[in-house]
Amino acid sequence: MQIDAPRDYDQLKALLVARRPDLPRRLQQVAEFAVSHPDELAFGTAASIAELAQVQPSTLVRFAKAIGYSGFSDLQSVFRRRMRDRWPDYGERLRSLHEARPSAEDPAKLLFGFAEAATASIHRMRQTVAARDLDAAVDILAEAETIYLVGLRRAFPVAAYLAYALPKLGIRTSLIDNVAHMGADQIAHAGPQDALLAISFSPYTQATIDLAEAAAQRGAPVVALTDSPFSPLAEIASVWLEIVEADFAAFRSMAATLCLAMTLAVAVGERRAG
Amino acid sequence: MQIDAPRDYDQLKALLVARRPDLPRRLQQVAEFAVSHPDELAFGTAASIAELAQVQPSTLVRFAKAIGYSGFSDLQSVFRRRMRDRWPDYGERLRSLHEARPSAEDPAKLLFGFAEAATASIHRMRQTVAARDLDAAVDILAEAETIYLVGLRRAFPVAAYLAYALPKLGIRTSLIDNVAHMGADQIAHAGPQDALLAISFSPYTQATIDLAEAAAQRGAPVVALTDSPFSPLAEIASVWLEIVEADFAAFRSMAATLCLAMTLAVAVGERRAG
DNA sequence: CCAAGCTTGAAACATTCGTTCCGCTCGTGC
DNA sequence: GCACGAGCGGAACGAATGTTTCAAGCTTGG
Repeated sequence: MQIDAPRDYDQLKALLVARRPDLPRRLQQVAEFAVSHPDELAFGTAASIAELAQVQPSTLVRFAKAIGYSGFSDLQSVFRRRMRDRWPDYGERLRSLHEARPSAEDPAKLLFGFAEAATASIHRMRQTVAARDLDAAVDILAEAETIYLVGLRRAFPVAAYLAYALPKLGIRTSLIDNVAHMGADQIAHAGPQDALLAISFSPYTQATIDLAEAAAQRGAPVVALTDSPFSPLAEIASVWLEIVEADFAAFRSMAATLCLAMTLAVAVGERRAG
Repeated sequence: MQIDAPRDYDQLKALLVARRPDLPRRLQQVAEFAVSHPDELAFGTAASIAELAQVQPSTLVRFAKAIGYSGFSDLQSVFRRRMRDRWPDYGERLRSLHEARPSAEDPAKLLFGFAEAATASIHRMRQTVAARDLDAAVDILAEAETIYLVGLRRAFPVAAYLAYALPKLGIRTSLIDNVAHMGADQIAHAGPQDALLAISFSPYTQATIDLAEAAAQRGAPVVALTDSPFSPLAEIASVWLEIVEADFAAFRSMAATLCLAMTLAVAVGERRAG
């Protein structure tokens, strides 16, 4: 029996799903509960876990011994270690990101840094984007005949992505890519029945602001994705959503902005369909 | 005293650093230990924590009461809640993502889903991208005179981003955007002294593959970002990196791919400088 | 149909935990 | 220099925990 009893959660989980069919009924019940509620196993007491899993506390001890541990506490330590080994929270991670020397010669470390920056950005976005503003933005875009997309320089990939995704959802879209410096002409037909989605981050590209202003003066409602209440786009826009991306090695993440862009696309598509 | 006692960890942490100077010596000691070892506070018993912090268990109770809690257990619940509120692990999140009905009418839920997909993608990438392949890719790109970028349809935003970032690092870059269907001409001058970075995911865009093949036949080394060993790009490429993005609501994340693109850009820039 | 063996539930047990209380120590002000 | 009070450590208490035990229930093989 001593040969079993892994100290690592993933191994334990594999062992559980492998041996569950051979176990008695109540012990199967515990195994199921353990893999689907590992957090409870880590925090709860034997009594509380037993109640949630609808077994007796003694069954937990039997279960632990059946799979090779010395007792329930021994088993629980594996679940606790799993929580301990989880990543530190986002405040700490952001801090360590800025303290880290971004000159890492090892590309793998760079990858790690960018991954951290992206994850942190997404996490922050989820807490700062207000559901009401998001709803308002979707309202405007869902009623538009044509959605004009403006995003230049760093913001261009986001606009380009939307120009790919929106038509797939049956939404008439026009990407203002300013090719051959024809942005003003590309947007000339936008009117109150349309909408403009403008994307720009500090340092704001003047051309984006000019195009957004032109559209607004023609009566087209403007939805803006930008990074500050003081952004020139925020003044122009009917609705604006704040996205602050974390940076690493002097390059800002784009993960949160893209998430938001995808959300807008799908939400608009569904609101039109529904 | 009852007015204090925040239930939220961040508030508690702020309270601790604010009130620490006014506290007695041993209580300061506990406060320091608490903010620097919050995991221990969550999991440990009063005895084990006391030993690590080099105080008596009774001091912990005094400490908890001094800052407004009913006792040590009450204080500890805040630290435990902090761990509980951390995100569940990625396996669970991916599963729940697929089980979730993506028809959520609430845009906030869509945003949540896309955020999950992006985070999971990034996490998976970090485990699957091999440091050796990454190094090899950087080697090839760092030696190139000009880096040609090919990415169409869904992959175009990534190529467009690199066309923005690489020149900022002093790297000669040429974006093959296939404007006016002139992709073949845009790439005509690529040779062994250059390199091609090709990006394509299932369903693979034929034009991307054709362009990559043309460049390879001209002797240009090809680095590919793609999603499977069976991708046609993998055959053509000198080095290829595997990126599997999670999808949500029928749309795939791009977060991991962009992280990798940023990494390549900065790593190439540094290898050239160093 | 019966008996052996395993599974299960509940209670009793020992241990460990958090808490409280008491007395000593140190610093401060009269 | 003395008295007072806060701070602190250690022991004792009661509560809650994990564990063990035991008998009843069930399944299985003869």
